[in-house]
Amino acid sequence: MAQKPKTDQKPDRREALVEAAERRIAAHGYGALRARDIAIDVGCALGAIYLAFPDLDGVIEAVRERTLARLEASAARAASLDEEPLDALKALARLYFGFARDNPNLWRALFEHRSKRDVSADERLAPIFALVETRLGSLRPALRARERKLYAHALFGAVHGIVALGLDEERWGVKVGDVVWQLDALIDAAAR
Amino acid sequence: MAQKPKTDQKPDRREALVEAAERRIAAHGYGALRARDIAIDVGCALGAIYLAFPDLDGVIEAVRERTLARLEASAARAASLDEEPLDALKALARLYFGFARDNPNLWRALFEHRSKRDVSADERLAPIFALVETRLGSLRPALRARERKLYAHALFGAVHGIVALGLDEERWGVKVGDVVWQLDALIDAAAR
DNA sequence: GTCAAATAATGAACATTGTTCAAAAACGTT
DNA sequence: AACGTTTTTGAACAATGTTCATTATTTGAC
Repeated sequence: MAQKPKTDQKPDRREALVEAAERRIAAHGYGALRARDIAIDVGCALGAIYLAFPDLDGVIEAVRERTLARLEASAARAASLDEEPLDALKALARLYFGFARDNPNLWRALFEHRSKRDVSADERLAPIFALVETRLGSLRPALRARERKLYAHALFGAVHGIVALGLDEERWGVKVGDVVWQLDALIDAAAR
Repeated sequence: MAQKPKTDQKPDRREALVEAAERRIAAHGYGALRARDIAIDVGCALGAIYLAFPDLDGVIEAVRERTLARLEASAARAASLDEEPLDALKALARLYFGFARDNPNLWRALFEHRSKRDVSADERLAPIFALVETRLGSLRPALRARERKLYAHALFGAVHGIVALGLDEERWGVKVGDVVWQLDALIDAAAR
């Protein structure tokens, strides 16, 4: 009778665990993630987590990877819309801030969480750096390759810092427009 | 015989605990701070910590306060050395980076640690913002008060971001000079 | 000086976690 | 059906923050 009573087509443990973890992190922050909770969410035994991942940090890393992929995809999309490099850079910055605002807890998990074995932020962000570098190249063709790389890096870091501070202040009632103003001012200054 | 065998003049529990915590955080990061460890360091019972502080986070907050005070004092000193506002801003940025490099774990405890009841980073950093704002005011007298405040905030955030990224990369072998170059480039751009 | 009340300190016990692993269940092959 | 293999389970363990009944110390009055 019952041919293949698989509840879903792919009960893929790994993925289900990451999704549960992502939901919980998005809702309550990575600091509140509990192994027992995601086991219950997924409907498996506590120990099953450790068959799919080396430890809880491993699950968080997977969530970060997923968040990073979404951020990268959005960034690529945002950068492609504007022909004008200056506008593209501003759009990228706004998107970065918008992403952080829309996903504050996932954003923090991505940038603030530290695990034993995580790789350098530099590598993870290389694709986004590249977007910035390209636009910066069109904007200031005189820059040599090395300077362009450093400058792009600086610009990214600067935007990141403004967004990080802006995120914290959100709780305190600072207007969104202020952060956007700051980002625009920064990019205008950098482009000059 | 023994008149007053006080080991020290002020065995002040609170202070001793904060100092022990600071040493341990500086050495191994706030994530590795253990209540039992600082109790042993100080030579008191585990429960004694909870007579002096509401919880472990309270101890970390005290360490952060201390770190912030040191950072502020250094910043005030660095800013006062240069008459030229542009140089003063650059000196401030370098000092900020230098502080982070010299005290990476305390710096991270200051900016990355989140406790239940910590206040906005904005308030804590107000004195440093003021330093930046003043120099920016001399550099660009045309700015109105509100814009000057926002611009100073943006500049601080930008420096913060570059330093935060630079700190992580240290582990990976990026040169210190690169970060300083980035900071100078940013400030030159902002001053223009 | 003595003693009782107040205050401070102790550390065993508890609750919450991440992690492990012996046992059980599920699965596949003949 | 029976055997071996693989997967899953969840009880047990260890680490750790926090509490609180008990013990020690200080204080103040006489």
